[in-house]
Amino acid sequence: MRFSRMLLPTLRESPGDAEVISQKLMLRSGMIRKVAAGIYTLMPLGVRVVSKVEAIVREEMTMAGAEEVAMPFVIPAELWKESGRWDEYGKELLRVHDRHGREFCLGPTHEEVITDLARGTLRSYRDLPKNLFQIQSKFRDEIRPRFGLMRGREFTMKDAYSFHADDDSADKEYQNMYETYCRIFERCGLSFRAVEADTGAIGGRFSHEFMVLADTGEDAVASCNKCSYAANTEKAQTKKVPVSDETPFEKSIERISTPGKKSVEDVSAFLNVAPERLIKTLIYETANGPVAALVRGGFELNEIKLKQALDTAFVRLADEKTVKEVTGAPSGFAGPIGLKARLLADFSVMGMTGAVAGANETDAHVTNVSAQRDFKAEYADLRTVVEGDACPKCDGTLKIMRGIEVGHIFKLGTKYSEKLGATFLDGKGGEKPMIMGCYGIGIGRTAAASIEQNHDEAGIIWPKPLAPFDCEVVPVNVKDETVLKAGEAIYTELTKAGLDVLLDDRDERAGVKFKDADLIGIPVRVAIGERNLKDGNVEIKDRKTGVVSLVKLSETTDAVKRHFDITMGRSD
RNA sequence: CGGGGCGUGGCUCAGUCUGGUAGAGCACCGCGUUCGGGACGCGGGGGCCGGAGGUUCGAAUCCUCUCGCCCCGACCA
Repeated sequence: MRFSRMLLPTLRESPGDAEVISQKLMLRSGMIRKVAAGIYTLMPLGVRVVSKVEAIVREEMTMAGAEEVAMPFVIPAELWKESGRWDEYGKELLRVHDRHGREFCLGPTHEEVITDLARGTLRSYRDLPKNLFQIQSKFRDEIRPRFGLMRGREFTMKDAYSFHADDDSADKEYQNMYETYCRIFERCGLSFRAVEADTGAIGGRFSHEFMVLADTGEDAVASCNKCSYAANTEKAQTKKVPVSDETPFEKSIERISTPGKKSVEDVSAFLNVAPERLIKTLIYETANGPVAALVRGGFELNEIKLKQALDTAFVRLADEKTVKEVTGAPSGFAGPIGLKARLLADFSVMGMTGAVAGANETDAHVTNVSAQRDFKAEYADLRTVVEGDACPKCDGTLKIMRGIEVGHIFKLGTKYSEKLGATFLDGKGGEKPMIMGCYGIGIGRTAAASIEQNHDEAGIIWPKPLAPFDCEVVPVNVKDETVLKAGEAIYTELTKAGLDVLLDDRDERAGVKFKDADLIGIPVRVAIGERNLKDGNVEIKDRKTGVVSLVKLSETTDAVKRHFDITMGRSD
């Protein structure tokens, strides 16, 4: 491809609203343009990269035994009402009406449509298992779209769904997809981790997220420094600290005045006690009325865990009014003792003695509280793990890293097949719901994650498998006939050799071309300049290492090819 | 949805407080010089100052409403 013919508007500065590196570099390198909040046009260079990711995904999915389908983007409301998600999914689901007033939604995910297909086409255990995937646009009306392709409202996703006659088969496919995902992200040249995850709105029984490790990631991942345990902090657990049941705590509860001291920091500073000696009491509204959740000072309550402990779909921090009703005091003075609400407490509270808690009275706390002696709570794992917590699986400790979720696999079970009546006849003529799995990959997000991981001051450094071109040929001065001719010749030869080549044939100064080349991040650059050409040489530069070498003009193609042979394994 | 901020040539921004009829740098067009790391000179083109209403002799500037975008929070594969 010739640079002069491409729509490749590189920017010297990035638009002011760009936040993260990948977004800035995608904008600057002419890959994307914003159309509306969270909605982008992919320009030619962007299409090239995304196509590379898609090709890898398509290839690996097919090799893993899945088949490609294409489902509609506009979905009738009936299907979503059947699954119950029309009411559950919330505002993220963009609902529209057609000219007859019929209700539709823009598909944010396709369990309903695929399950509808399955119930219409799969009848017998002999038809199973099946794994069907598509690569398609999704729409989720995110509250706050941001970071360019990383968290858009419209985005491209590969989603696959599998159907099985029994758990064993479903588990095997889950494992198969797990391995396939590892191969996909390895081939994309990404440094990633598979972690245990919460299933969220998709539902299901267990799931893994594939996290690309990057400081700008929106998710936090806890991983053990000794064993293979790794989990999203939404879900990550730690060991229970055993309660020492030796000497019973003797001191009796004392009420102390703490005017205006509400937060853990305030109270601990005011009373001069460590935050770890405080019991934090949070009042939540839930589907089944208000609940008090206790956690040790310094820890953070995890709402996802709270939801699970309560087995409810809805929890929300109570507003001031509710807090007053429940505790009899303004927020900041809630405590477990004498509270007339269901009490849940994190394991970190279980062994606390001589602790400080709210007195359920304005401007007052109580001290010398003993968890075992002074109140009765249901204990559960309710807090978010922190750096240095004990690994739940071995004697190692957890460290916290940031990650970008690029893939997510779920074992769904029969949630959708039961609701939509996707059943099959087993060998004995009995009717059973199919067991399902669901496997997603964010295509654009994967490309963005790759940039987060591979860039420097000058621009993007594409790993070879995702690069929009393999090689860029730069005739330094196109007004010099010999230089231009040599450039054209090399371009033709490399193309014939099977490489995807970009020829920068623009009449621009060398500096401009080099800056653009670095920004765009094509792995290998061949520069042809007057001086080197006089000696029969051209210059080859590796974008990643920055290593520059001079080779004979006649050996250019071999030299470039060698560049690929050495490093272009399946894993790079 | 709550709090804050911003909308001025394609991009980055100044001008707004203290109303007087629109600027800079980059980008673009022409000519010349230059030509291996975002050149220079000269000459040009391009802006209903997000939109609507109001105040005023006069509004980018003041007031009201509205739309869009961004940040923090709540929320979320």
